[in-house]
Amino acid sequence: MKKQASLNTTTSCSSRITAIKDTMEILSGKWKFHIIGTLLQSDKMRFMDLIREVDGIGAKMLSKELQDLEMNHLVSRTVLNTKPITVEYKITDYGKTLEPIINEIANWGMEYRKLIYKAANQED
Amino acid sequence: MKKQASLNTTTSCSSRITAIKDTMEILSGKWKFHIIGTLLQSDKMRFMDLIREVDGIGAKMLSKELQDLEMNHLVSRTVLNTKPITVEYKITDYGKTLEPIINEIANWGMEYRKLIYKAANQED
DNA sequence: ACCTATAGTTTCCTAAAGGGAACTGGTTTC
DNA sequence: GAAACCAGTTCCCTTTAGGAAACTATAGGT
Repeated sequence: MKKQASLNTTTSCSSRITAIKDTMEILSGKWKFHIIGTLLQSDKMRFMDLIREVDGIGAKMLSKELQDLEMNHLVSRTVLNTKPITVEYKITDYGKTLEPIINEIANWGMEYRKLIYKAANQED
Repeated sequence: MKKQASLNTTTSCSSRITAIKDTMEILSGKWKFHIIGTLLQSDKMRFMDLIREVDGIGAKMLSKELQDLEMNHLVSRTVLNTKPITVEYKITDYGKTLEPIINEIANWGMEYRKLIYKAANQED
């Protein structure tokens, strides 16, 4: 008789797995956290501001990532009727609910650095 | 005069950005969360158990992801001296510190589903 | 006239991620 | 002796992600 999966087949489990997949897909790619993190700090930003703040990103990537975020209602996009056209990007209230996740991830990463540093020193 | 970045250039900010990059690199790929989540539930698992529990993963990917996780001290690997060789994978204490992150991500994803569902019903 | 700025899009390319299938090599079971 | 189970590895292939450079069109500055 073949062995079968048992742990991850309960409904509570598979909905958890789906939830994680959903979240990670929404936040997928090299730049999403970076962009959201930047918008969380500053409330309003224009396209060119983001190009300058998000270190290393190019116009194509920024444009694409912002479209993704807008589609998922995490970021709002407002075209202003100014002389050279300007566009305002803001994080939505919904987008702000990501802050706890981002904080957890940032904190974990900082603890990680500390541990690596400690381990490296103990080896000497 | 050229405009310059200002927000993300403070030291506290750039170390936060680095921390997020670190964490996401350690947890990168399609399967890491899935594997860690499974190991968090069950403490000890063998290679073939994981193949069965982590839905859709192949031997090559599982092997590679487990090596990554072991390198980062999130998972331990113990070869048992049994007749057909068996290997025991366990999450480390350090790996368990990821639980809050995973919980946040899972919870956010479940709230997301609820909102999408609500929005879809209101449109009718 | 020419440079800069605005917000992108388009084209073309490379690098990285992911996956299927076969294979290793040992052991146990039928 | 053939088949199956364990824990992988190797080879080859496809798909996706990411990025650089050029280009759209409009307007203000020097």
